[in-house]
Amino acid sequence: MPIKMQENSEAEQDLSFTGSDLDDIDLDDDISELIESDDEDSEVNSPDENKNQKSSTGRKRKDKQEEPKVPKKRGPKKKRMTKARIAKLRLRRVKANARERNRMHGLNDALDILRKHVPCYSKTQKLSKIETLRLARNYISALSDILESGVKPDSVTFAKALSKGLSQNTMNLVAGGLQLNPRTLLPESTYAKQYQFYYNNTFEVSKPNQNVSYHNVYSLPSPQVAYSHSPINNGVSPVARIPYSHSSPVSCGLPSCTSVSQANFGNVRDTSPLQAATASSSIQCEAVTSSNYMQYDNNMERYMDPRSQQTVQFFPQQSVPVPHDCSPYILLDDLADFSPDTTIDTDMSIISSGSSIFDVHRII
DNA sequence: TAGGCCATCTGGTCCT
DNA sequence: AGGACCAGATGGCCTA
Repeated sequence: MPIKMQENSEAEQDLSFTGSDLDDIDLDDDISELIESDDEDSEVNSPDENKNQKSSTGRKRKDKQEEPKVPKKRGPKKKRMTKARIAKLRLRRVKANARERNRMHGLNDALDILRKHVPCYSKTQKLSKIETLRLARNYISALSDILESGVKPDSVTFAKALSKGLSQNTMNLVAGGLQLNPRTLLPESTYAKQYQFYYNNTFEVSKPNQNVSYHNVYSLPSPQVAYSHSPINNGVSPVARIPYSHSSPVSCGLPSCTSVSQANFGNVRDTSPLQAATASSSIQCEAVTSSNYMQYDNNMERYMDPRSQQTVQFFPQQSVPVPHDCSPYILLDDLADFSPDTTIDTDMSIISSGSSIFDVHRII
C-alpha cells in the first residue's frame, strides 16, 4: 500500500528523523524564538503556556491578582521547560507520530483484508472504510440468518440484506458483484413498473428476426405475450417479453413444473423449455448468485451443472427432469449457435451470452 | 464548489 | 516514562 506522506516540512522531519541526534530536530518557530533568548538551562514557557500568554493581556494579569487564593495544585510540580527538555519532548512527539502512522497503517491493512472477505471486492473501486465495515456487518448478519434458517435466500433478498444502510454507490457495487441490476435493490416504488415486472416476473429473449412470431413459439397457458424493447440492451434489438406470472418472486403463479416432456418442444408449444423451467418453483425460490448458472455445451444435448460438476444429458423422447438445484434448463438443440460460455443468469431471468442478449434464432 | 474520504499531526488519557 | 489508543483539527484529493 503506497504511503502518502504529508508534504509539509514537519512530516519531512518525521521521516528523516533517526532518533539518535537531537541536534537535527527543527523546533517549531515559536518555540525556537522563545529559546533563542534563553540559556541552555534557563526556564522556557511550554507551548501551551505560551499560547495562553499570547492571548493574555495586562487586564488578565490584573484579574488574576484579584482572584481569591487558589490552593496549591496537587500532583508533580511542572518541570522547567529547558531547551533540552523541549527537544526531548519534541523527539517524543516525533516518535509518537511515527507510531501513530504505523498504527493507522496496520488498521488500514486490516481493513484491506476485510475488503477482500466481503462481497463485491474490487481492486479498481475500493470501498471506503465505513462502507467496508457496514457491508461486513450486513454480510455477517445475512450469513447468520442463512445458518439459522437453513434457507438460502434469493439473490435479490440477499443483496438487499447486504445493502442495508449503504450508500448508493456501494449498493451499486453489491448489485454488480451479484450480477444484479442495481434497480432491483431500490425500493419498489422508486423504479418503473415495467422494470419491476421485468425483474420479478418475466424473462426476455432477443428477437433478431423481426418476422419471428413468438406467439407460435412461446405461448402461455393464459397467454399474454408482449413485445417491448429490452431495458438492458437499450432498446437496440427487439425483445420478446413474456410475462409468465404476476406473483411475487418467491411464489410463482404458474403450476410447478417438474418435468418438460417432448410434447412441449413441438412447433407449437404451450411453454418453452426455458419458460417451463423458469416457471417452476426453481428460479424463484433458489438462492442464485453470479456463480450459480448453468453452462451449456453446444455440441451435445446436455448441460453442466456447476455445483455437482455433472453433465446431464437430454433424451429427446423422455421427460427432462428439473435439475436438483432447480436451475433453468433449455433444449440444447435450440442453442446450437451458442458459445460454450453462454450462461443463464437466473438472478434476473435474463438469458445472456457474453454481453449480448440471448440469441434464439435456432428456435424458429 | 461543496462534501466525502483520507492521511497525518496532535494532545489527552489510560495502562504497564 | 513511554506506549497504545482515541478523537479533534487540518489540509489534500476526488467527485457529483
